[in-house]
Amino acid sequence: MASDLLANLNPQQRKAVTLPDVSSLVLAGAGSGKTSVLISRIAYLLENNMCSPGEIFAVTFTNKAAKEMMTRLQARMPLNTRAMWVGTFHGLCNRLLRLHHEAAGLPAAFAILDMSDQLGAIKRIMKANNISEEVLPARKIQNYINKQKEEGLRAKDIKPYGFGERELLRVYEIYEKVLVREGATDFGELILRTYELLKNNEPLREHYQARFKYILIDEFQDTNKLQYNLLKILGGYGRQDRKPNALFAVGDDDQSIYAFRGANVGNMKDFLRDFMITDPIRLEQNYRSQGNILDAANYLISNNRERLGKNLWTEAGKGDPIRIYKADNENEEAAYIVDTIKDFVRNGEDLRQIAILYRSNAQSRALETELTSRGVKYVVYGGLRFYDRAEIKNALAYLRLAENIADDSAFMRVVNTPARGIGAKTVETLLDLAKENKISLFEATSLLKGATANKVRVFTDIINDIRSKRFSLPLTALINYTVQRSGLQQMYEADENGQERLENLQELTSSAAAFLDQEGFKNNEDCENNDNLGPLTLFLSQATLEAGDNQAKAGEEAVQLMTIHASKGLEFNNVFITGLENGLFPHDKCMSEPKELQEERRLMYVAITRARKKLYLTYAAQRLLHGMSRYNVKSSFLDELPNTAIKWLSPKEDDDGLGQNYFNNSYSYSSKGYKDGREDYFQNRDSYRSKPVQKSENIPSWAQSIGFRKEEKKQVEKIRSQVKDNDGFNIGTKLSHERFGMGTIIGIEGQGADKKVVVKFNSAGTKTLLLAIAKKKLSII
DNA sequence: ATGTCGCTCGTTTTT
DNA sequence: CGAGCGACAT
Repeated sequence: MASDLLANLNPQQRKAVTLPDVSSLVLAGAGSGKTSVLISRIAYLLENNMCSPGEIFAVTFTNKAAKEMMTRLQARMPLNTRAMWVGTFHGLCNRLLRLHHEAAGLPAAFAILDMSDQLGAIKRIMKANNISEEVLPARKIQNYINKQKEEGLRAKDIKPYGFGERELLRVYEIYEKVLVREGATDFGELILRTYELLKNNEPLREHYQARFKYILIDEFQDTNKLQYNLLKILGGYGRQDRKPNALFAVGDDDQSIYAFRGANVGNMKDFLRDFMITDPIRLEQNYRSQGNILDAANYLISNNRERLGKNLWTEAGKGDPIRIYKADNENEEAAYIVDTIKDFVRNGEDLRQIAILYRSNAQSRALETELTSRGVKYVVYGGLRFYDRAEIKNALAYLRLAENIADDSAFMRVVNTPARGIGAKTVETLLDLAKENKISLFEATSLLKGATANKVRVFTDIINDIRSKRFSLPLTALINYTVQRSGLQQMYEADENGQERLENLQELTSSAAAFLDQEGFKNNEDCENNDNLGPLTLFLSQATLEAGDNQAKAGEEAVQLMTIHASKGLEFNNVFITGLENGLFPHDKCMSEPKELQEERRLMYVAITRARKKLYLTYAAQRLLHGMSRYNVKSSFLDELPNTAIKWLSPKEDDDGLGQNYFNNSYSYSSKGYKDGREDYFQNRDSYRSKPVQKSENIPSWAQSIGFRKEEKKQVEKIRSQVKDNDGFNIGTKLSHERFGMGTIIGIEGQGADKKVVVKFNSAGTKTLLLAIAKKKLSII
């Protein structure tokens, strides 16, 4: 059977899978069969009795990856899934902390704050301590706290630089205390607590070091410092008295695109050094993309420095060239893409095999508009996730509070939802009482007096009621009861737009049922298989840790739209990478720092390597962004692709004006082969050319021709103020109309007695008014 | 307590 | 341009 397992592997893959009991790094290029290797490795360990399932600890980056791993393993062999620890860092840390909550200093039912809960908690702290949001935005503090935790630093470990950081640190300190009092954790806290638990608790450390003989890490380039330290401690790194565990790290430094949220590519080099690994295994044979696509990816990424080094190759042919298309604007870019998609469809291609990728979410709009109007089905990944929906969070907040009355985040969320007459004033009193007496908001309610106390009692009665039923009712019934008893049901029934929310709440019950089934619960007492945790506790933490997938609806045939970040790990026959313009991709904010530019380049590398067969790169000379039209120069990444692999589909050789040649001397259409690049596309479709380019009227051309930013906006305002006429009605003038209310002038037509103003009213829509007539009904504000 | 107005800001994001 | 939020009015 072992030979069976290895039959389909290439020599490098086989080497990785069959490694003995040692630590190793597998540099797995895009499309090199990384997931298969990881799964085969586990199967190999088990089939050769190198360890039991209970001795495996496998970390992935997303829940999706963890699930896929389990599914594929189970398809291969019968498994005790519960014994094997497979999951995300956060999921596994949560599991460990629940098991040892006492040792970790947490209540059994500790809450997990998601990002918005965390932000809310910080805002609450700021208010209580008179820290103005204007001086120190809550988001900044949140960022700061999370960064520190990712580095493994508690407030007490930090020596602040200057006043600014001292203030940040002060909030961090209070935040730590508040979380302890609330019996709550956050995402960073799950990891940090686990790390500290193992570090400070010798028996536990010994136990887990002895237990997890094989530690496997997927997407190792995405780990942060704290996570790496956790892996080291779990693996018994640095111990002289016994052999350390085997860490099997799989990753690709060229696909590290999450530095902005703490991922530290440096971990890969540190890992080689720390574990004295001299020969990382390179998986360089690519089974996904055609030659030209791979050539382009290799050529582009070779511009990055400090790579561990790797060159993808394929046995497949060169395939189609990568096509580059320049559009006049974002609408035409979309039109070109949809045209091409229609061609694919005519040739029988599956819509699911077509992906449109972009750097930032805002870019999907123009694409969606075009796809809709031309009747092409599409799915956008990365919208609002299930557990992020307000109605779901509300229902869960009731349950959270029932489970842990100290959970102030949950309290704040639902104390007046649905509205029951508990306003800002009451909440403020409660916050004061809670702060004074160092108790939770829920406990503080007992200190209220008079009519307010009675109003609040309605709420606390609900919570107590749900709380009293949380062990006796099965989870699904408990959720239904909560939705009823809380008044959420009635609230959404009364709301004419509440239908969908009610359906989502129904769905919450179904998802709980599915969850129980998946976890193997038969009834509430049936906890032995689940580390003795109750279903509600498990369900609530999974709700936060798996905010819900953004997958396309199963079976639905649709073009796939997503950011490049979201596309990591996926593959498609046909890929469009859009918005290849300097400022957009690479993004403005990443162009000055070489480090950030390199991350942008890796992002481009990820995007390119998503494609199996056909790859289209598009950009628009003009793009409407933030309601402002701006001219763009094509992305410098386009200059980093090998001529042999690309084909320019440029409709015209010299239509750039100020654009390309002026700003980018390395650019030349002819050298990129415009002539042979003219495909039949342009013979049939000059219509795009004839479409008038919509220029933004109010901006001087000099300002349009360069990236149009805030500083320039001010100058434009100045110039405009010099040329406006003196009757006071100009573009931008705010006015009020007797009948139509408030509005802003967005256009001027005619002059003198014929002068008309186009006014966009705040509620009455846009109207064109003849000034001579309308004047008496108008007043300038 | 709730709704409306107007200002600001605008990469990527999983857990 | 448009989401989100805080200030202000009803």
